[in-house]
Amino acid sequence: MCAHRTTQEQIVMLEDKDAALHALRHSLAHIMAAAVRQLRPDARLAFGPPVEYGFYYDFDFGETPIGENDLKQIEQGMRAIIKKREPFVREDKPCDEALRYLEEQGELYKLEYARELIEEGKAANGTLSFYTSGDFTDMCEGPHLEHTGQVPKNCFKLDRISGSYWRGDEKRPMLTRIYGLAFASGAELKEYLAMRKLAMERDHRKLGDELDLFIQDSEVGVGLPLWMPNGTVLRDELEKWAREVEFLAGYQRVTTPSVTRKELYLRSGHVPYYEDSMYPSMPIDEHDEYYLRPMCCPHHHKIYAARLRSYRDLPLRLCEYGDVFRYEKHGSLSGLLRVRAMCMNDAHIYCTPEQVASEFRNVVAMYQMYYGHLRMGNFRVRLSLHDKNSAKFVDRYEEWERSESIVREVLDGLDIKYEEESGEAAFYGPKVDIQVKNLMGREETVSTCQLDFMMPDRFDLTYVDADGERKRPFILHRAPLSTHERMISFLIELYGGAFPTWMAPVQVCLVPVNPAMLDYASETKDMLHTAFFRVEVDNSAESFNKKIRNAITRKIPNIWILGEKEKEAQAVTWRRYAEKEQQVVSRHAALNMLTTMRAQRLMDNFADVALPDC
RNA sequence: GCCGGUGUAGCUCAGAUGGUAGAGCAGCUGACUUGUAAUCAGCAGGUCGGGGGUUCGAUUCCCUUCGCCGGCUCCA
Repeated sequence: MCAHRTTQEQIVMLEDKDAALHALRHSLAHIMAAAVRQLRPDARLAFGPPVEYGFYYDFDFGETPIGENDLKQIEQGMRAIIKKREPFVREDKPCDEALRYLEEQGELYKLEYARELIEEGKAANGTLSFYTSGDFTDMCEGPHLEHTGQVPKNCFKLDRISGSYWRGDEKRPMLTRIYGLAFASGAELKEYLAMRKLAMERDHRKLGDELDLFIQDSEVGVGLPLWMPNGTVLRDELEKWAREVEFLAGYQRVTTPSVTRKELYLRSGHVPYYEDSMYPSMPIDEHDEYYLRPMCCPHHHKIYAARLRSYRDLPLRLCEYGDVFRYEKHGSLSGLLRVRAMCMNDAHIYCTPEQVASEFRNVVAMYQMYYGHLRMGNFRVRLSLHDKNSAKFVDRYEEWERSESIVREVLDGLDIKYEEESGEAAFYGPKVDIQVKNLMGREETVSTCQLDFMMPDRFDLTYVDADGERKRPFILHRAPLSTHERMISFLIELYGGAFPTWMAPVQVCLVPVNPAMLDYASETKDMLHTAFFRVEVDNSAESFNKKIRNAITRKIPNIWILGEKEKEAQAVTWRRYAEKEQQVVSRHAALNMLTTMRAQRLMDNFADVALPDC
């Protein structure tokens, strides 16, 4: 009875291109499940939704898992089903019949889900929908194509196999997930595959190795990167920038240690709330235990608490690029993106309740300045809230509600677009997170700003107000430049390893046209070096062409070519990495230009940025 | 931590149904002295990730362990 209506709905929806793609991917997931069933009749079905670049389906293969070698055969099975032009027939089964059917089929996962849908009253008209194509039936809300023959030629490809927990819960069974790529046409699939291949060239792990930025060594330990001289330049430049920005914004720098007694973390609540993410404790002097710190906050709170604070001292802004250590799960580590030792652009702002909103605004403005300058345009803002059903969060319901509404109001007041997500907060308070996707499409939090209502109590932080009363300050935790590790991993990929002059490990490469020019080159080098520029002369025995090629391969932002003409005119021929067009500039002017570029932190790694006039 | 894949010279890769391995680039040496993306020649480089087992013999088969890759979980 409903098949008719559904077909009409589908036709309406198919007019929308996105909906059509959605239906295509949905149908391919169904077709894949059918093909998998032909190969492995015992496979149990779990979820199989469309996703950003295609679809996946989760299966339970019991004792005999499948591997990537099986994908070809499954793909062949799918093609055969597509060739048969099997119609997708919808049937709405009454709930009790649906449950009985799933139980008979032994579809335990689907059965669990069906029960849940019914309990939550999501079974429309007391029925659950099933789709059948050929001899394969699946409980599914649709919509699907009209028949399998509507799948465009070569529009899909089975991509990879991975594991996934049933309902995303690590305590429940591990299923096998098969990912497929699917697009509206074969051409679009090809385009995506080409794009993905190109993107791999910018992978920060690959570039990090090629450009000598960082290494990892299994004897040192996983997730513990070693920064090479070139990578350390990037860190230093970001830190230098942060120091200037923070100085102007009224922050004060502090320095605190990386290890600390357990007592501190009992007070802060890191033990037990955060203990799973910490390196195990070290026994010291028989009765004492120390931890590597996972965060700097408790140390900063102690600095606040060490002196009597007046309302006149607030807001007090303490900052530190601090090393922190977190015991991330082995399998989640990835290049610089997820590590176990990291250095964070940390700061804590202690302020009165009246100051919270304006301090929050200032922090957000700082983010916007950094992101705008670095041209990190592709992010979303997430308001991360607690989840009262989770034990991960401190159990103080009213304060959660209150602080969450403060943050929400600030964001609304700033007219910032954001998405709320529960269960993403810090254990001690709500956060505003800046979420960025890397080349591989993996989304991570880069920057975060948190409102803390709990630590002031735990650390008994107070200030004396104008009325002589002791009151609780609020705390903002913020890290706009993230950790060096994560920020630099994103920047490497965003810039394809080509950094602006102010950050670049080697800022200028001097290429003499012939050995007779070595003197002029070395004199020029001294001039730049004395002015604190990172400069190299290529005095190798290579050909001129090879020297140019080498400098370009290393993505050095500026090549200065020195020949007879240049020496005669006391000039250089300036070739930028970002732009082929080159210019002849007097050596004196060139130095001034470089100095300006450094001072302004010019983003000359982009072709639309011109060299300054000097 | 869990699931799947993978591991050959510094890097990118080739190769042998079990008889101890090659190429390009990089490195070193020499020649060439160069005006905008690879000059030529020679040399040197690997207990084929580690350990154990089967075998006359293993890098190749089996077990185990470590690293790496993609996911899941988790998070800056």
